[in-house]
Amino acid sequence: MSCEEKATQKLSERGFRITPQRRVILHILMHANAHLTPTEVYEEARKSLPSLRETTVYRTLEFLTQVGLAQEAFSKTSKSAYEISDYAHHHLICRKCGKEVEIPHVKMKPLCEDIETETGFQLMQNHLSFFGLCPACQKN
Amino acid sequence: MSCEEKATQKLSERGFRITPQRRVILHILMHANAHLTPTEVYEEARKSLPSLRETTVYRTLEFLTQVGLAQEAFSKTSKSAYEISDYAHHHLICRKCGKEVEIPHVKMKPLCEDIETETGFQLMQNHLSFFGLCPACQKN
DNA sequence: ATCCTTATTGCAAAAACTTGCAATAAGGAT
DNA sequence: ATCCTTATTGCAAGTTTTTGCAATAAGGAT
Repeated sequence: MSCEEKATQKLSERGFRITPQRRVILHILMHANAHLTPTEVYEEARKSLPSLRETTVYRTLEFLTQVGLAQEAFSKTSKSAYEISDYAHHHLICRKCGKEVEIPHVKMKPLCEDIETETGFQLMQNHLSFFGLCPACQKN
Repeated sequence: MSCEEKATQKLSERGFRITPQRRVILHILMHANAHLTPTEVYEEARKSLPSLRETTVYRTLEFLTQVGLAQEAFSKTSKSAYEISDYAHHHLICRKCGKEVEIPHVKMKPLCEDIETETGFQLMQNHLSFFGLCPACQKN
């Protein structure tokens, strides 16, 4: 477990503490090839840190999201899940089969800038989920 | 209670049944000036229909969303809430003070069309929530 | 190495949400 | 008006998520 060094360093620099719980959860998110629900993270994390509680998982996922290391995504059922926030992207999800396609942030940029100038808001890099029907499911 | 006639008629035409529960919930959503959480809908609906249960509220809100009469929105804390789906719009929410600004769907249209042609997906009119900091909160 | 401050975790209980199954009641047919 | 079918609701139990408070342990200071 050393791949999450960069991440923990960032935390440390910003005055947050590094705990075994945060290490494990970061590690799991970094090695997941999909987004995980809090429960999935919990089950996985317990294997190496049995004393970990759900409460902490929920709070840690939220914390990591706040500081920008993780981001909330959504699954087919639009229940929430989390993933490492390594680069800005968004999801397009098929409501029927669950298929996911990634939408790069660059596509969204003009819209975001438009919104920012018009409203004066400063947007957070939030992860958006579009829902629809994939080409295959449209035929049925 | 008659303002929800049009809505119930739509249901009826599509083969769904009209029940007192659905009537009450539709009525509440139509007279709310903001989006409501399931619990808020429940509390309000109970006043005129004490036998109503939470379970039914959750299921009805989901049902109304499926058939397009309601839509899921998000509050400051990104917990889910619902509102009547009378016209397509999206929300921009301040993470700090909770202030909300509406984003008309027309702003999003070019992006949506771009996504549709590029991915072959057929998008659902989903309600998106952008998060950020409002002008006032940026100063603090 | 030890102490101190306080951020972070765990605990316990509550609140929010989901699920399967049996009972009820819409709404069409007789 | 009554009956029938089955969509919809309620019930009960389970799962997920949140919250306040006390205990713990990071990490800086001595």
